[in-house]
Amino acid sequence: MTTRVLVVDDEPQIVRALVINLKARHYEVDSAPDGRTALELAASRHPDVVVLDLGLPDMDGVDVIRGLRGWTRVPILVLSARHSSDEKVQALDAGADDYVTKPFGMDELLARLRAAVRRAEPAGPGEDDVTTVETEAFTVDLAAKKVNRGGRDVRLTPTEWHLLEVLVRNTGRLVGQRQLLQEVWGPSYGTETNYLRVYMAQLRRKLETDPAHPRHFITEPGMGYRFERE
Amino acid sequence: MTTRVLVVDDEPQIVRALVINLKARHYEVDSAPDGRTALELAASRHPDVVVLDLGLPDMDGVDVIRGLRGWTRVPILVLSARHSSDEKVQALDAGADDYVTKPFGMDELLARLRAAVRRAEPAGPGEDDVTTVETEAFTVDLAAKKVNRGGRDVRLTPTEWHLLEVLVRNTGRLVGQRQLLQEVWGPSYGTETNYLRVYMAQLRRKLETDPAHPRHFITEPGMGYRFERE
DNA sequence: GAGGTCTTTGACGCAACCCTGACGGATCGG
DNA sequence: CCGATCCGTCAGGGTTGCGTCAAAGACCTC
Repeated sequence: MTTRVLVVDDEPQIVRALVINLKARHYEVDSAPDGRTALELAASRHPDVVVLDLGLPDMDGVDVIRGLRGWTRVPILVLSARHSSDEKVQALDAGADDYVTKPFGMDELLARLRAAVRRAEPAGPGEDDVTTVETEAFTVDLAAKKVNRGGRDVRLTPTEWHLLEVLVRNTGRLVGQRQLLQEVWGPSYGTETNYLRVYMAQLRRKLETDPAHPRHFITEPGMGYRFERE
Repeated sequence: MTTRVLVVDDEPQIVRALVINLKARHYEVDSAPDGRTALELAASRHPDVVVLDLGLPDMDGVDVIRGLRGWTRVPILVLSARHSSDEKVQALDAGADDYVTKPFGMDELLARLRAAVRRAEPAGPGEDDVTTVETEAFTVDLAAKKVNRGGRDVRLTPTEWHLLEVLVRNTGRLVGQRQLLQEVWGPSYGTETNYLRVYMAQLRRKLETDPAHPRHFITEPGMGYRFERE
């Protein structure tokens, strides 16, 4: 998953320099030339970090910070031509995370950007719940790559785990055999359905209470497989 | 509850100026004149933010950052006389949160400090600084960089320690071999899995009760390794 | 420059894993 | 009723990956 950056500046050459450097490092980049657009884009695109120039044509930069802080904690990295200590204090106290004065070194800016993103990384309270899935027979922890059954850890081989991962991520949905094969074995494997039969059997044997009558790893004849929580 | 700051600098007048200003704003302040003392104080006093001068007499400032990041996510605000962009990048990538060059304005520094503290405020309840991890066979003290086994300190080489640190930080979770290699040996080492085999063997020989049947350093064939406490 | 420690590298035996093919059961349609 | 198709099961063989040991290379200290 790549990081999305929103660049806000009214000077095209600055924007261009930033966009080029960021894209070269595999960031996804949006840009806005003024405060209004910036706030709209931030709301619609949900960037992982905002690089904000304070000298905007339509509104005060500090108000942009306040506007963002009203609803999001996305890291804000402020750019400014002003060296005035007062302005820095205002921006930081309004909720900015960092403040860089122009002209800036690209290496430094990128390093500060990495720092800001890194810091915010594990701030996903909405995603912690998705990491573990429970059934009455076993528990899958996607983050730790662990499967627990009756208090004991179950050993899964890489292929078994990969297969389970794809199924669990699509809980309740049918996953076609072609899709399953390609996600686990690679794009060139579309028809080797016997692989699926073998490995589904392994999963059932290791996880189902009664492997002969599976309750969670459901077979949809001719189409694919489905993982059900209950 | 007041905020606790650890100031690390070898120049007494800087320390004095900071201490005075911080205390006037009702911060609680500790100070250290060198890296060793800084790491000790950080471990014993658990500051909410660290202000760190990079030019210390006893060790490289970046190593102090790494030493802290081995066990805590406390915000680190770096002070430095150097304007070199390279040093900034190194410090930030080592885990620093902000970088201010001397001479600095006190107002700006305080604003950056507030920003750093504010950001760290909603610290995840599960991520409190855990400095020591115990098993029935040995004890790891991440802050002191010490491993104790049966009352005797175990001697670890730098690489062994680094490996252990990464595993312990992810207690219970599986760490992929690629991630392990890149965190310990650097981004360009993604495939030399033989390094892992050799060093995992060393760790097991030094720490496991029965190295042939490891209870804590579990290998997941084809995927990676996992540290389990029990 | 010598001795020691730490890291890197190569070779080997062994276990684990992945693929494969054969067989039997179930379902459906002719 | 019979054939076709699809799925589940099992076991064997080739390959990969892991643990171990030992020795060479790099680095530091004295």
